[in-house]
Amino acid sequence: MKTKKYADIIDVANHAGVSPATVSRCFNHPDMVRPDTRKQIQIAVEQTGYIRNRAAQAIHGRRSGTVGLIVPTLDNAIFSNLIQAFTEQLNANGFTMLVATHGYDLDREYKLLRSLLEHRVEGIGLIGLDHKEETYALIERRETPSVAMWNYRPDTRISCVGADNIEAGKLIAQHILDLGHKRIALAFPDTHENDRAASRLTGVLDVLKKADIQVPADWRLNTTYSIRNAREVSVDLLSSHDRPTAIIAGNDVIAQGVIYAAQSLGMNVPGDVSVAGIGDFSGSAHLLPSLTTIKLRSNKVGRSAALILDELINDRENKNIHRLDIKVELMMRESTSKL
Amino acid sequence: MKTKKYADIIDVANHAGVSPATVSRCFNHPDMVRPDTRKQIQIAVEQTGYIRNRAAQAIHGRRSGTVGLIVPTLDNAIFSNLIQAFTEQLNANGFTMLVATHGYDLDREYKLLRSLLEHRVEGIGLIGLDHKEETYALIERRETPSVAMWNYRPDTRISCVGADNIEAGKLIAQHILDLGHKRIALAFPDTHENDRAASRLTGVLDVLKKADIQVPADWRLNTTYSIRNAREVSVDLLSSHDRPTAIIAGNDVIAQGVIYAAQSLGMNVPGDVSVAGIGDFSGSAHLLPSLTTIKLRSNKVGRSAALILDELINDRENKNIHRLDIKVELMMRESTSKL
DNA sequence: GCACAAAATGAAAACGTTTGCATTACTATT
DNA sequence: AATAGTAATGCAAACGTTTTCATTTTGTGC
Repeated sequence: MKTKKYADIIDVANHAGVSPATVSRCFNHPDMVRPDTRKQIQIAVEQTGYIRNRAAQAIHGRRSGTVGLIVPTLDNAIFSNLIQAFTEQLNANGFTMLVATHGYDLDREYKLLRSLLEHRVEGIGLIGLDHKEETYALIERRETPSVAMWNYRPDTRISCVGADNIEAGKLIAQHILDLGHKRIALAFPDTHENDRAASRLTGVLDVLKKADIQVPADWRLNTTYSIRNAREVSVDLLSSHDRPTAIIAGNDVIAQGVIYAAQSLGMNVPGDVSVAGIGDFSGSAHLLPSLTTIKLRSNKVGRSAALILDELINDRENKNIHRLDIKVELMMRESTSKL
Repeated sequence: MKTKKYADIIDVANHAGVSPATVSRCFNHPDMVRPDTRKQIQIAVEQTGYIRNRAAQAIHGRRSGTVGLIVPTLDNAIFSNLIQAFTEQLNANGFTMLVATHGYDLDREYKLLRSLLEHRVEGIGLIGLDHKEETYALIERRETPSVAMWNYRPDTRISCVGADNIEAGKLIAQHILDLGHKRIALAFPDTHENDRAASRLTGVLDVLKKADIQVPADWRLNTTYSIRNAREVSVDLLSSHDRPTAIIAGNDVIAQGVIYAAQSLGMNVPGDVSVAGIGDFSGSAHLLPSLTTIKLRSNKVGRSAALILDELINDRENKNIHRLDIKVELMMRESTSKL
């Protein structure tokens, strides 16, 4: 006696009194099978509890129906919007997401890429443009449709959609300068293996330098992407008598931490110190004071990236690299003011 | 001429001068092949750029190496900790995550479950205990190792690990009572198809009822999980002259919105109104005022859930249902005070 | 009814692995 | 040097589908 665990396509075929080929067609090309046959098969499927095996169909070079997504972390407000938008759009296009996180470790990213390719994902989504040579090489060798999200640059090796983070940095720095600030501190995360943060910092420093403004070494705070750490590292700076009149943060979470640090010291934002972020996270508009920041439209980035990937997958002949620059925008709110 | 696209196991075998069987063993049971043969194969793999095909191995009933995770949304601070912890632990155990989101739509959840099963995931992670009968039935029929995260109950149909949300509700309500409050308002999300929120609300109402405290209908605010919405809906309540002395929020994000509403009206928290949350999100301890809330230890939930799932997968004979109650804990902080 | 085209179905090969069994190559023991 | 025992390898079947090609069924116009 056979001790098979679950129904396969043959069981369904027998049940419905047709051949396996017909059952297969019923799933993949329904218009090729007569409506009443289809109904028979449908009944057989329900009776047997059949669930088709994607692995077995993927083996024929057919679509695996999955797309891989590799992100630094899920732990954070930073990417959640982006990921959600990306996932939703891809779901809408019939894909399932295979997600992996590397914790800002690019060696691990490469391994994850390999693992996703083993699963024969049809496309890959990545965050940022900083990747190992091996990573790029593997993508190119396998000609895997890929899109890098978050960062735009005109000269990338793979398709990208995102904001120009240098521009974002420039924009917020210029805003602070326009308000008349000269004593400016920065609160940024580690920029190692994090090109988004690096680009922003570059943009900021670029503008400040052009305006002949120096940022002393001890005014360049280093923090993780957490309210807690950002708050901790800025308390010292703010309680010093020789303190800045404005602080530019690497993102909105950091900015929020800085604001709390100031407020906990009894300072008024923006009266005593202006604080600006980058990102315009959900909620940033409704903080107290509402946060001046740079809007990055991560929803749009995620959605567009998914659409581009879908296109790349469905037209594999076309090897064009798509690049989409999602414009950044200054959101002037209450946390910054004239000097 | 063959126009094959990528190297398969046979190409590697030829390259290395061995049989495909040996190559296969080299991947799956390395100790069964001689070290020098292994080296030859290793070289051949690199030269041919071979990446093995999980689909083809999954077909043999072997491990697919994937685990499915179905969550309501990724868009939110609520689950990000949990998901990150769950993902990390499973990665550590050699699995890749297949993630899908249903946007709080349980019909869609069922469809996603089917789709994940088509991919032959070895286990399933779900959020909460509210699921369609079909969903439970399918899991049981296929005997798919599954674990529900976030909510603990002693009588569940599948394994679960999480907090007792009723207890969480009770705890925070009791705290508010202990502080002497009698005029208490609630700010909760829609509890439809959301058993976490429903349980919390149940716990809160239970304790209030026992203390003979009524919550007028217009003091039961309904809001989404967003700072913005929470802030909007609470402004009216707080600006009324007949206002509560304390507000219990369904989670920390909502609480934050309520606090901002109060502060934007010039009120002091907790001086004029006490505000409490549930969840103890990262950052909640560092808000201003720091938020009194119920700690749910989502990291631990995620990690434990992953471990349980791993166990369930590796010992499929054992059909026990694991249930883990992660104790909740009151975090008394600055946002609440004696009446 | 008949011839013919078109539509629906079936038979069997193929996909890229793994694995049970058979075979060959080593190692150690006498 | 022969033998037994073990370790390493190869052969071929199997896994659950899809797909090509051939065959049968259905429908159409006379």
